[in-house]
Amino acid sequence: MNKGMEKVFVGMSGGVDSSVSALLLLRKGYEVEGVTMLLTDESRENNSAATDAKAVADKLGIRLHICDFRREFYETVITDFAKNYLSGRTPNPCIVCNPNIKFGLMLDYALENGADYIATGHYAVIEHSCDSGAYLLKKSPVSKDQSYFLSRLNQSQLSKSMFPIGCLPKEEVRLLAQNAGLSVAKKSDSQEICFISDNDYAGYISEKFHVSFEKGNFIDENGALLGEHSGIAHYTVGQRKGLGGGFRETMYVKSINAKNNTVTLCGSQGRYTGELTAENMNWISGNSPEEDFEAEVKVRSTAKPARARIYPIDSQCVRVVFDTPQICVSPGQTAAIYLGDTVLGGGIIQ
RNA sequence: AGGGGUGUCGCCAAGCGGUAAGGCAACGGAUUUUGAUUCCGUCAUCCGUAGGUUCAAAUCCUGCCACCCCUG
Repeated sequence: MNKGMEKVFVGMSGGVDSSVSALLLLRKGYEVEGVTMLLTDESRENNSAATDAKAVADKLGIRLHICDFRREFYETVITDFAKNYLSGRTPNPCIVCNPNIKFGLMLDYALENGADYIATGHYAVIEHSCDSGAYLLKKSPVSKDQSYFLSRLNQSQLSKSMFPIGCLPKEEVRLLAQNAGLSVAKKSDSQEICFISDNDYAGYISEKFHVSFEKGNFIDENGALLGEHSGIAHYTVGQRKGLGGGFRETMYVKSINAKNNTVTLCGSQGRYTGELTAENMNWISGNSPEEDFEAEVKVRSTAKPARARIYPIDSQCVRVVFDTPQICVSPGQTAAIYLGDTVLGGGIIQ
């Protein structure tokens, strides 16, 4: 065994991205082991994840660790998820999972078991800045960029992490998998919430937390009654589908008031918001800004970064004023702040 | 009771003699490592009902039914 060889634990979900990440690290000469996390009892994560990951690990000839984080995942990610929906907000479980589970528990586990780094199949780039000594999180140059989901990581997490496929186009990743004879080469991309198999998140919350949703009123911006809603947890700001219809124009959710159990609806023009407040900010550099500055802000993972001015209120909180109003800004989602390609950090939209 | 009005898909609504627009909803699919958004596709053999006129009616005529308004 080469004592100077650096050891990397790769988080292996059983998908193409993490599998190819492991493959590339092996080719670069790292000592590689895989880690598959058990996160829930019944999700499809576990159904195919463990077996697919095992098949890939065997094919690559690496050891696979199985980490049972079900209790912690439930206590952090799922509980937060339910709590948000029940209070009329829209949670973003991936953003919670990354710093706490993948780059939290899994990183700890890896370091405790002799790893120097962990790696994941995210499309993003980590750079080490020689002059400042800081680790920079940057956008992936490819369209799959997932830096948004990583905007709550910190220096110590980034310093121990690698994204081997961060700059590769998806097609190339699949090709690499295929050429290496990996069975998951053509496995479809994961989407939707990993712990809810049928995408019925409201039903999931209702069942898991033994709550029944209280019906309430749809109202317009003047407070006039428009109809009945089936419980605030079913809605998210900007939502169009599932409102029951019968309106003269397309209606969208403008806001959700948990206290009154009302959902306010608006027409298509009412969806734009000129500014927002983000709390619980994570600044990747570890230093929060003192003065206001120009930047770009992503209000959701699939949004184009929008030009805005950032006004720090305190180290945990900023006001973001957009150059042009943004559509469907939803409380509970993350606002990720970018300066060029660099992710400065992210906070939770209020 | 008398006078007026209206009845077209779950909702809104065009059509005014030539063989059922459109919008909303719903459903299906694409996109998306969150929720949404967006995109594409499907969606009334039939126009309150029963007759009549016509080569041809949702569209004209008649009866009936329902709802709305006004007057007493």
